[in-house]
Amino acid sequence: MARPTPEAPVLPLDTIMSGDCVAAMNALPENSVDLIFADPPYNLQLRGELHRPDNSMVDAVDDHWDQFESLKAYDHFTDRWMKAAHRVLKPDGAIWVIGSYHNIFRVGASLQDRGFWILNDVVWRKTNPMPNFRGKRLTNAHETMIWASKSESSKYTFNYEAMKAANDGVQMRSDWTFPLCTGHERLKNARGEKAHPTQKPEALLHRLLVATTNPGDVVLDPFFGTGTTGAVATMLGRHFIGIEREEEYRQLAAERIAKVRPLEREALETTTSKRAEPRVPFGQLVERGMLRPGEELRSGNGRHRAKIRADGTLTGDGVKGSIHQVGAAYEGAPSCNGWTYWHFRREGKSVSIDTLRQQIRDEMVKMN
Amino acid sequence: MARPTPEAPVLPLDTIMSGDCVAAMNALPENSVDLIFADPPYNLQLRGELHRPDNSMVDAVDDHWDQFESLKAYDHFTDRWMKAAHRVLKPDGAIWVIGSYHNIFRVGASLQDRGFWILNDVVWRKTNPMPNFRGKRLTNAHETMIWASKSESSKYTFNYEAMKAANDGVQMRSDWTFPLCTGHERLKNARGEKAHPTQKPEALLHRLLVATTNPGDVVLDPFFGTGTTGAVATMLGRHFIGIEREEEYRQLAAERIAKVRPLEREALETTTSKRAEPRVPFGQLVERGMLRPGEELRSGNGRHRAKIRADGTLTGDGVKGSIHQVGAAYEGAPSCNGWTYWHFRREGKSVSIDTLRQQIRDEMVKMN
DNA sequence: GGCTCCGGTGAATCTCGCC
DNA sequence: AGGCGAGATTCACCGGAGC
Repeated sequence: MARPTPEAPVLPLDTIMSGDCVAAMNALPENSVDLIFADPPYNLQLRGELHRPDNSMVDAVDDHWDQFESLKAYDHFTDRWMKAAHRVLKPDGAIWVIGSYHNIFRVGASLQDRGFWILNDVVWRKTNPMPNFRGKRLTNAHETMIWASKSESSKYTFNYEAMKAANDGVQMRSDWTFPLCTGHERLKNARGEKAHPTQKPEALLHRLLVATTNPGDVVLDPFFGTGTTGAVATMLGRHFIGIEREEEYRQLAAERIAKVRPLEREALETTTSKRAEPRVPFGQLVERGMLRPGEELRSGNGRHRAKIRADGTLTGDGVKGSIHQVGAAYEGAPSCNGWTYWHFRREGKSVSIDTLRQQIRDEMVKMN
Repeated sequence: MARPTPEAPVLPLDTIMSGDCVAAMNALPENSVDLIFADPPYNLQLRGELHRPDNSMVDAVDDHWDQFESLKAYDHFTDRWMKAAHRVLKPDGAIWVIGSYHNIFRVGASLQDRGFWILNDVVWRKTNPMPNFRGKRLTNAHETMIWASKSESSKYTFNYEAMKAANDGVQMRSDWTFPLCTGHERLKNARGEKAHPTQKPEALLHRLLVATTNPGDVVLDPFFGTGTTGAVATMLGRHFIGIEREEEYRQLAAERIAKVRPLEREALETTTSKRAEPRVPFGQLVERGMLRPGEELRSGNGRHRAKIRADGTLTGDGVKGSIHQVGAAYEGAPSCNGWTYWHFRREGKSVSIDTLRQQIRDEMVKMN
């Protein structure tokens, strides 16, 4: 762990803070966590979960149910924790919030109003939802998660290749199918009852954290409950900070997380995207003699050709410029990836120049 | 049609009103329509051009009607049309609104603020969404629909048994899977281009109207576009009132609806009986238009025939029920596999309906 | 006629780092 | 902070052409 400095104050990593989540978040340094996962109370009628701005409890349910008063109270509650969450998040950080139709529209609107930039809404499709017993509506078989960056310009983390690989080689969609948390995964309290009414499945957090964090990142969960976020973060080599008001939940979560064995470093490595690999200038291929100045390149479709010049640019048909510029000019396209566009001949075969770039990158890896 | 009285003023049934939807709705009598389906502008806020990896350009939704100065301006627009919608809706009426993450949270919050009572949020899962071409986010593969009654105490319409029957004997869930509107269903304008950038699939409206209206009900669509709501309502024996500002859309919608052949009365009756529980929803074949309500099926031996109803059940010779029940009744057998028993005609040939089920299963496999 | 191949396209808030 | 240039990036389906 780095020594505390004014620039990098100590974070209570891998611990569970007690008390109100707003106060706890405000006790953390600003711009300090990479990701927030928030599973706030859904049910507008669970008034015990709600607090007024002055932190007093909202009155208990009485005979006269005023839904507008309750919506207002819920909005206040949302504004308070979301403001604190915004403050503690790094500029390039992101937030996930999960909810149902009771609260998610208010949460989503608040996120936008506060300047968060929505990246996706993701639907958790439950394979085994609770049926609608009265037969008066559709079976409520999903919940909604909103993924948003701190601002429109945030450079948020998204492990595209990892998600694509996990989805059999095609892009991961915005609908995720998982069963509810049941069986042995479902935590029991000392009385043998289910410990928490809305414990989320670890599979959900697993995908979410692999998608939008990197190993070593700090994940904050202001409504920690029985600590699913902490358990999965620990397993995946991410740090967590939990906040939970209820002593019983904190206790259960701590015991649960203590049993988690982190995955080995090797298992945590995800498919690297090409974007993350070091840049190799085309000129280096010429400098190293992998390609000769004067040698001719052809487009993959065989329709165009160009000559390599000593400075690593191409020329042909009156066009000069980088491998990308000449390719784009030939194709009349706004842009072109010259690395995959151009080919050269070796031993009678047509080979993409990208294979030469890959050779250089492999050498660079070996040197580390 | 009933004679106009002070209690039941004349409604412009089965017509398309022109002009601004707020003014048009305010010109209608209050408390007069059974259902509203609203597909308002999404306020996409697209920035620049987007190209596919093959350098072709994506045809963006950059129409003037989707441009708003700010979130505040969009909220103002939403408040205005929603207030007018609330007024024109019967006390026991309901509303559907469809949107994406750009606007749906604001729409949902506005619905709640105005006293609408959310019954479900429904996810339209697209089997064939547009990919995320830059690999920067999850593929945006769904849209969200909110179903809400006018007030908490509204006695809204929900054809539970029809939905259950269409879902092959188990409760209909809140996630609906349909392809985008493409191919011949997609309307073209006089110039041969797609007539409207956001035409919704008829299958979506089919399920929605069967679920939450009865034959003879009045369905209002304040953002009529090319009239999918009117076409499906007409086919299903519901009245529609459309409102559309653009002359070209009104013209195309009118031509489209004029071609619709309403289903026979018998095909429209919704199921009230319980059914056995088979595995793959026959109703989906109807919703998707693979089989047409009113179309005749014949038994493989050619001795029996039955007609398809809009909710995915069959009727004939005084028998009503699932494909299995009707087959069993005809054969005097205790049970019958309707999937292999029933056949339909395509291009002069007799084809088992099981081939259609297989098509859907193939899609489902591909989606997981 | 049937099959394969190929081009087109869909409500999309769709790059990043250096100078 | 804005401009510039490198270079990374797509899935399911429909329909027409061609064989």
